[in-house]
Amino acid sequence: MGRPPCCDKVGIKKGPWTPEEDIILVSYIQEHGPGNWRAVPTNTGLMRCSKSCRLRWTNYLRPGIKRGNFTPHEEGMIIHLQALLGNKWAAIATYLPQRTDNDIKNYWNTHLKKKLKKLQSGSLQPQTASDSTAHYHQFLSKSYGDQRAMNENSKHQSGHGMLSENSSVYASSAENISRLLEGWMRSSPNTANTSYMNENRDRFYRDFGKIVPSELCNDGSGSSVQCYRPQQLDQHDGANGINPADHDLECILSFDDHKLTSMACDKSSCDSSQKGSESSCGLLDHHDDHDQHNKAKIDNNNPPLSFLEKWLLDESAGQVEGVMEIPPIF
DNA sequence: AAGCGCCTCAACCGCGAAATG
DNA sequence: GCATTTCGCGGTTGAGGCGCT
Repeated sequence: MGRPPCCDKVGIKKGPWTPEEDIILVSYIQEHGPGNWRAVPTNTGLMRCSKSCRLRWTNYLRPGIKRGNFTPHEEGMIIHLQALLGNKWAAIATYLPQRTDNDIKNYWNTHLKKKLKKLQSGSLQPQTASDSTAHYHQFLSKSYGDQRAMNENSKHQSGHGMLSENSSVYASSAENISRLLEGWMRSSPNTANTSYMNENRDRFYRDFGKIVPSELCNDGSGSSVQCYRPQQLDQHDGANGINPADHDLECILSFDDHKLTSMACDKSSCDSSQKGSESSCGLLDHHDDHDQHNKAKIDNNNPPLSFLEKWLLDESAGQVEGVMEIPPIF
């Protein structure tokens, strides 16, 4: 290869992104759509390399990203998929569309690997490092066995619950940004003097203002798409008499084929939109069109659920009872 | 209160793949 | 078919937060 790193240029800024930079980037992407990252720094005046811009968008600013604790179900999915696919974080992330590959990778490295290791060291049976399937079987049994306890815990963790009564923990990134922007605009109204930002700030606010958190959610029918919608959640829970803490479990259990496929499609279509022509991200386009578009995509382009998907869905539906069998195909 | 060490996660780096001319 | 450019992925790093002593 031998291609020089894109960030070696003089004057390229590194390190944490500032709110100002975030605004500029989001405004630009809102207008032009993700993609052509090469042009982003030039057109926005950001002193960042294209790669940094893309990363910031995909890992943090992209709408629909769920942040915060991983649910037991997500853990299970990750462990499953990691055992099946290896460290193909991007592939794994397509099954958890609200999570970025970076998040999943981090979570694996910082939490799950340790848990599995702990489990391995605690195991009476000597097992090789490659014998991960046995470990994740054990782990999953343990995880799902602990799930109720975890849900129970989440009741008591104000601010750390997993879509429980304090679901704002899972505020969408758009929500994060709007909130962040509000604070920033209040505190430093004159700092945003970048020409591009000045041009686009109004538009940004106008369009972002449209994106109330609930609109980033799907239909709210116990969805696996968990985002910031406290009112809806309250109503929903209240109406059905569901314990808020159990709502998480409810959400997990309500995984269905269409949703997972759609979710995977959502992400891939979002990603594919980076190639240019069509922008199908919720932030950038009309949600209904987006849904229909995805549906059409599913109908027309996607093969039926892959074996892996079906298997995972079966697992989620059945909530993993004890030891799970890995399909021999893998 | 200060110092220390551990943990987390946003961001960076380098490489390969895909796209383009 | 080849060279170059751009994108995306996976591994790694390091700043900052947090808990413990």
